[in-house]
Amino acid sequence: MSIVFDNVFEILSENVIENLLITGHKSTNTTVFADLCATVSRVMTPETQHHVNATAGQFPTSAEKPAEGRVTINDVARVAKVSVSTVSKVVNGRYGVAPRTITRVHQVINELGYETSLVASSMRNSQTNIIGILVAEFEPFALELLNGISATLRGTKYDLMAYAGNLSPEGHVGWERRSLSRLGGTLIDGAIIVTPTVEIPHSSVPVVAIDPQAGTDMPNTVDVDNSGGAYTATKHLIDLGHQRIGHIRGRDDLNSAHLREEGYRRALDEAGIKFDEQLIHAGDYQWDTATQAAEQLLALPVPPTAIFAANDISALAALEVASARGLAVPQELSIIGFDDIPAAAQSAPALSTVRQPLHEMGSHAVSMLLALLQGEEVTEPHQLPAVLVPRDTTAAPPQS
Amino acid sequence: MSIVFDNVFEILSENVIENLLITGHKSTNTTVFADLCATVSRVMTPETQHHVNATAGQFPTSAEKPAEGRVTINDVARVAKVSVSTVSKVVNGRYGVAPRTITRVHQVINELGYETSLVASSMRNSQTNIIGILVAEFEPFALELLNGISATLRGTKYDLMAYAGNLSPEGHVGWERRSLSRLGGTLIDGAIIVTPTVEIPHSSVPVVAIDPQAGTDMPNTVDVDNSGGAYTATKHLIDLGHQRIGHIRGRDDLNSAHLREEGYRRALDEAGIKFDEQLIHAGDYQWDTATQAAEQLLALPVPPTAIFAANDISALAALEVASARGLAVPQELSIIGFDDIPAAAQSAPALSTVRQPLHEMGSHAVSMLLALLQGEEVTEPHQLPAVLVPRDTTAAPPQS
DNA sequence: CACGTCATGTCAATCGTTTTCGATAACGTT
DNA sequence: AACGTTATCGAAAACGATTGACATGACGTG
Repeated sequence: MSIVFDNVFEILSENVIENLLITGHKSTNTTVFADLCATVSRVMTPETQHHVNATAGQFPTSAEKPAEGRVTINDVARVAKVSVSTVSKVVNGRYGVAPRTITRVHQVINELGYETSLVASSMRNSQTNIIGILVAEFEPFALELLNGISATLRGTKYDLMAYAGNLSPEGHVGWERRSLSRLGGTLIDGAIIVTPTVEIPHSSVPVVAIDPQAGTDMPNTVDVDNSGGAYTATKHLIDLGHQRIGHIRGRDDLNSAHLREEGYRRALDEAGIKFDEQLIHAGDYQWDTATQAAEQLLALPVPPTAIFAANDISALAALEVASARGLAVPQELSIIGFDDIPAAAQSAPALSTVRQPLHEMGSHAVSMLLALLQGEEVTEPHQLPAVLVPRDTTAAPPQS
Repeated sequence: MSIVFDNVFEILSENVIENLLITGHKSTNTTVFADLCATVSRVMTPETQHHVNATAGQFPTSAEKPAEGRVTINDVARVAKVSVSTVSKVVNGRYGVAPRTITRVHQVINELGYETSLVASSMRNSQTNIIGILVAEFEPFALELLNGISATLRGTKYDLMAYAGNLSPEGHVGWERRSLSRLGGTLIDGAIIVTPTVEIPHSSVPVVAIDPQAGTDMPNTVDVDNSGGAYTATKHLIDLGHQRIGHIRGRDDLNSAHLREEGYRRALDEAGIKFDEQLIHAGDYQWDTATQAAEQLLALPVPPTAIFAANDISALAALEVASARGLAVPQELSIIGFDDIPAAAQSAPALSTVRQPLHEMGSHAVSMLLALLQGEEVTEPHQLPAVLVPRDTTAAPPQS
């Protein structure tokens, strides 16, 4: 009996049903239930619910303990007068529950505001329904990826856990490996790593890499077609009539830089333009280095009529150099970048570039990971095309 | 059998024999061997077998399924010949374990590569050690916050889970409420909400808000001193000698916009400059509206000599309007913004502004939440000062 | 010698959920 | 009437870690 009184739900339902029966209410189960629900809902308004919980628990001083006592599957079972197994079956849509019972349980679930505890079910199924995303740092590049990933994850059963590896005090080498070993197997079911610079360690969970910069042979990767994008950009300049096209390189230790240079050379090759070593200058995707490169390029005895910069930052730097030198863009010099960062659209003149479909890349990475999590094999890396975004910094070369 | 013995023996023999001896097993060699074999076979259950193999590094045959079978506390206990309770005590540094046992258990833990399952312990302690951050969308503003939050969280026991609420198909009203109810109490121990536009619902977990835009009376918030920052910006212009200072407002439904206008007015007041209604134009923090506002401002019979825009986007828009009108900045018109977004530093000329210390704000939010999680009371909202970043768009007004 | 103390470890219950397996009753079939 | 079939539901065992209560033995003390 004491157990009965331990719980308010029990008291309520017992009494209600008892009363109904005693008063000659020979009704079906559903009717009894309707009355029960009415009673319960009258008592279980948000204000009183709190009070009830607090009273049932240990702490009458409820000020500091705002919400002890989640509604568990047991509470639902008790109120609905079924076993927890049945409730679980209803929640998970398993076979073998009478329609009438299903609706009743659903009603109680709504009434009580029950939500399944991810922790408990994670433990039972030994999977957490969380996927992790590892970035070196939260920077603009990662931003749209996050949006894409987050949007694609919505509607699945998975949640997103974000890690920035670079900020660790131990320095930022091999953050991928460290984070992955800490998380894998205990906290996340799978991981997406953004711009890893080292080979991904094989971990205990599926991993897909976005824009990997190390070995080209990883199986599960998503990236933009760097070479093709560079080709597109260069081709765009060639189509406009340019013959002398300079290039500002990217960071030498990153794969993407090499691929972009390769695409640039391929476009020149294909157009039968002979390659001039002088027209390529080193850069590192950063503003200052690109500024120097642009200056050297424009100081050439026969300067290029167009510049393909390996990324937008470099292109914007080149743009500034040109305007400092009094060169009219695009009339006297065409400039095209790579990435389509937000600032590209707002420069004056607006920068022509090729766009990395970051949102889609994030989305694809999720799809790939989801497939992996279901045991499917993903064989080939996924490459998305870079699309040309012609704006105001590219035009036909000056007639000379 | 011999192969099994060879491999496993190297790993386990020391411990096992030591254990057998310690536990007073005064048996003959053969008996020791029998016991050893028994222990080994117990250890070599399907779950653990794989890991042992991996540790031995001899059998790449099963390399494709690395994830099966985590090492649990039971495995450790079995190998170390103690109970799971003892292992738990060792892991958590509880009192009551003999030094010798401690080292032994630690040795086994390293041997087996055991890591405690956050899921299981979360369930027992009914806390997950995960804090959630809710943003409407991953945008530049949230970026530095994320970095600050992530950096501060590192070194604590907490992990970061990120949610973008805005991308939901149901439209983006009240995402804060929905997300919070779904997560609170089941998945996260506390939450940080970025730029909530509605009153935060009291949830089952502690919540702190960054840059709240609704009611000003929320207890746990972190934001920049909007009013003070606007005051600083305006004062900067006044100190330079400006008397006729225009203002482009922010989004009318956001608190920050009003506070910034208030700071602007306060600075004028204090300097004894009479307030001119014509000099304030509506904006909404966006480019297009700000462009219109700037145009109207500059089309005035007596145009302002300086403009304080409620955010950097608006200021940059004003900058473009000015240059389109052939107005030299800062010689003929001074412009100052608010926020110090990355683009502000790269405009030409570089935009003067007041900086929101986003990194610090994120950091403070974490500290506050951590305090809340330990049951401490946080009484007053935390405001961080905005710092003046004078660059190239502000100067003394033209002599006229 | 009986007793208390202390150090060390083990037992068993617990958290909330899922799932297997068996129980029960209703029903149709010979 | 005896039997097999379904349909429906509940009891109980996991999942892995934590913890308070209890067991054991060694030791010192009155």
